[in-house]
Amino acid sequence: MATQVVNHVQKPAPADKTFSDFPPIVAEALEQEALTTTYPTGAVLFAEGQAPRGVFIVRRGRVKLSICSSDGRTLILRIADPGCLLGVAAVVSGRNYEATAETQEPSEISFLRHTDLLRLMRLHGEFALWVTQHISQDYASTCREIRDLILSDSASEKLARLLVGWLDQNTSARNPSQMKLALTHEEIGQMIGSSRETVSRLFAGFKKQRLIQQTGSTIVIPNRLALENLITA
Amino acid sequence: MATQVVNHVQKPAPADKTFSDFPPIVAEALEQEALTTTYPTGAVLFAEGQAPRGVFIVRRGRVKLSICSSDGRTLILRIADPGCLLGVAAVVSGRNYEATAETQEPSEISFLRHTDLLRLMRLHGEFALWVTQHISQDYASTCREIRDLILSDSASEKLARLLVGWLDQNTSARNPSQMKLALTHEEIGQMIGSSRETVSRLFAGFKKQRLIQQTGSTIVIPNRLALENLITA
DNA sequence: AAGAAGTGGTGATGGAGATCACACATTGCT
DNA sequence: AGCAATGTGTGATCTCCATCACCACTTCTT
Repeated sequence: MATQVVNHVQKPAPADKTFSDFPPIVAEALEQEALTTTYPTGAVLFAEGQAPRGVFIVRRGRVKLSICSSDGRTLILRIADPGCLLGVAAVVSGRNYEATAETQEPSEISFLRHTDLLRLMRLHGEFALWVTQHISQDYASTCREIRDLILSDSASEKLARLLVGWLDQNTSARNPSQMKLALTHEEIGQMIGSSRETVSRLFAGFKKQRLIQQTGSTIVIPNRLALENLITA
Repeated sequence: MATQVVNHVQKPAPADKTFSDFPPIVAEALEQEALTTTYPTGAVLFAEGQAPRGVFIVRRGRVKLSICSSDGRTLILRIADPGCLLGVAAVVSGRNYEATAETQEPSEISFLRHTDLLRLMRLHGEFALWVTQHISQDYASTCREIRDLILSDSASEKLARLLVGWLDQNTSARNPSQMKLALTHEEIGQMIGSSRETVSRLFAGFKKQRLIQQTGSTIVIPNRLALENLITA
């Protein structure tokens, strides 16, 4: 499905010191110009409203992207995995960062100054195309996010969507119906735009309906279809 | 504010047959490769879920971008003005169109096949950069949309946001506190994620509070600050 | 002129979920 | 251990808005 125009995109990157997981031109450019640093948990790469300094490339770890309302409520846009490019939109359009990026765990992040990014893009169309692909994916995922959030009024539907989405990402390993829950109920609430208590109640309900099983931070979804039925509703 | 990296962006384009309102390289490329057509009101340029055929450039008129939920409810992402580039994310990432584009009035639209777009991007970094700028703006505006919609639960706050936003766009002419209302209540509801009746009631309330005045399709906002106070709430 | 189709006002009702207020569990720190 | 900090479960209440149900008004169509 969905013909891939260029390959090499979004493959979980091995945390080597080179950028060999990217297209040749891109890798070469990045090796020369990018600066790689290790951050602890909770480090803020950039904050909503700041003037753009450059773009960040996640090499290892996970980064939380969120936006904030005036009254302090938070919405988590997504969790960025290795291979993700952060802050491009701000750099390219010259507007301030539209979200806040914060590490969720110790992470290795490469940085590319905004002047360097623009220069490289002008110089190599291939490089520019690569950048555009990344931001296109961000755009698409944001569109899906908006659709899921607004067009499904029941909170249970949103949670079901989130869980199924996670299941797809974690094609990991032998047990495809199992995954680790790395977020708190509070954070899940911030992802689906509802309160912490509602998330608690929803999980309780799901367990009662045998839609999920939970032991510690491990979640098992014995019957994926049942969950998906909640969505069409 | 917000340093503009390249100029020439988003200036309302005069509907000439050339692309002289764009950067030279872009204009030249488009003049050779793009196909310009006139569409009536209600024409669908592309629909959510279709495989990408190419990108559309709005030369004249207005185009509604919307997404749809399974149960038929609609959310209007935004109304695209002349100068806007539509469908880039889909073409570049190779995914299906993530929204539906429909003309709101008779419009003149240029079309560029997806292979041509990619070729031009690879060839000219400057062209690619121009494309990326457009999609970056789309991304930013979508982020703002999502924030406004989710993080303000009261519908009145959302409507106030929408009205103030429109006021900013219509820096038009002598009377900055006045504008034409080109959408129905139904459509406004689809922009702020609420029902038609709620929009009606909100407008009635706003009039009662002297926040807006309305004669025909013309809206006057005598006291912009009062409206903005609804937002922080 | 007379429908027909689209739009706009407004009441009544119900339900989903936010919020407040706790008690309990889990983790980490010294 | 033992205490603090953080995360989780659950009841009671209350508010906002979707929904249903009509009526009025305006364009179009024929």
